[in-house]
Amino acid sequence: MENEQFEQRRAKLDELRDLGLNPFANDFKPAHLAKDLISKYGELSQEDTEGLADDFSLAGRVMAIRDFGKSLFFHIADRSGRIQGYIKKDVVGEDEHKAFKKFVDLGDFVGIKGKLFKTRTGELTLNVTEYKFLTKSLHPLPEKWHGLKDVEVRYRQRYLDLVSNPEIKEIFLTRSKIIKLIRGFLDERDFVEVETPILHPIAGGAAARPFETHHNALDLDLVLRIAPELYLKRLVVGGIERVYEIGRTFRNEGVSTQHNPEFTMMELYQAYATYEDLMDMTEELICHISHEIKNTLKFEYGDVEIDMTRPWKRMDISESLREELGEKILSDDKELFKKADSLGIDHKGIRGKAITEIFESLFEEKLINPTFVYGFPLDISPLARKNEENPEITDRFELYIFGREIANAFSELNDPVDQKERFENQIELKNKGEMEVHEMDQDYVTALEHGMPPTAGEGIGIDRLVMLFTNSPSIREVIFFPHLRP
RNA sequence: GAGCCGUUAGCUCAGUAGGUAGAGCAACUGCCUUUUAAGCAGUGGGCCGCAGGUUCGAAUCCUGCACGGCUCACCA
Repeated sequence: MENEQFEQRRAKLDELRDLGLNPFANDFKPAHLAKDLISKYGELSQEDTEGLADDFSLAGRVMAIRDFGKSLFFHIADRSGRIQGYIKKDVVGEDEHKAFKKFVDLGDFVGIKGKLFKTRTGELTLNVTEYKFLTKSLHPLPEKWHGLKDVEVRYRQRYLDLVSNPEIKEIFLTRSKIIKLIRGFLDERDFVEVETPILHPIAGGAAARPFETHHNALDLDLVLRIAPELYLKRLVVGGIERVYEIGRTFRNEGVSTQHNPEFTMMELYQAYATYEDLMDMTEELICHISHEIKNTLKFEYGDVEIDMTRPWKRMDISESLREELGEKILSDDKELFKKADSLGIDHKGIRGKAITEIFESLFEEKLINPTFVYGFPLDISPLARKNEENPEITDRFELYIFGREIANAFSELNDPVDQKERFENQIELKNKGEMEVHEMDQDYVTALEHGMPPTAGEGIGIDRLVMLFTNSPSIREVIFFPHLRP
């Protein structure tokens, strides 16, 4: 498999060992970071740098080398950024100079010590007095100018992507920051972060096909969770009145720019709150993130501007359909299903499904700025509280941004008798041919029978949120190792 | 799962009247003590994704397969 360059590096590694030098030494402690030195001393003049100490030390991966015979320049990258180093024969000595030229390749890790100075071109540079081989890289780095482009290699060998494409690293740092902001926001509001099981006996909390697995010792079929919902609400029953979980969720469905079989969801539950309270809190949370990440509420996603200025638009499904299609669409089932058929919707005679999907096909992609859609039909919302005025709909909303569903929330159904009936109705839908329905979870009903205080809950798709704030066109750009065929 | 597109050196890419491969970077050998996509001279490096087929001859045309991308369907 190995090529010429690999063999050359392999030979250098052996030669280093023969010389008594450890090519994988781990006894160098860098005291400084590239970025810190540049922000601290980058503006000094050449003269000012002369007064600085001579014991700066850094470690990192060699990203560029420019050899001038008796001296050479190189850049190393550490976790903070890049800084230039300078090796001069007169300074490090003839043998060390020669060894650096001979043994240090692009991609290797080195530790360097020395004195800072400004080059003629004004770049802060470490004039190396001592250096140390830290790790030999046996493969060459991707091309320095174009970086790594091959998407397959980028995903399969993400480390190469991170090394050679700094903007990719930024995306993931932003992802981490967003999750930290969410935690901070909720912690401040007295929410408790918890972990609930990923292995479930019943795929509950959503309507989706699960991954199936098996517990050998118990000889028990299990599924990977499709939502943490029912467990989090059991915790509300137990008195954890404000609770959230950020975690991986698994759905056995197609892969696309918007879907990965495992994705990250944040779910929260707040006792004594309604779905309307959660609309307000969602606005606050996402605007908070926008301020922190983007410094503004208006930013570009692709070539479209998104304006997050509050208050966000709220759209009633029935009202919107009535305005667009006339009164009969809701009063006359024949009219409704005819329209659904004409849009190619596979409604299976389920009213709620027809209504929701007609709405989505007509409006979804137009919902660029954040929009709360509410008024979801009862039969497709089996865990949501019935609306007090209109028993056909639930107190539920979905948040759309850039035509994508970002969040789903509702006032929770806490009436155990109603909940049981709803589960039973799901079985009817299944009989109509709907494959993805909520499964009966008697244990959850029992929990409700012990009393869950009035509660509102919400799930937010973290990956999609990160896509939005990092201007990423595909979910694969915000997941380190997206699902690919092995 | 369907349609369209892609797969050539370590990387980024060229390469069709079908005549067994090129550039830049990287590498190797030299020269060069303030460069930054350093420069100059020279050298090496390729089952052209895999397997068949057509042909005197295939990176190039045809078929199948693998992997990837985009669009569509379902969803968050």
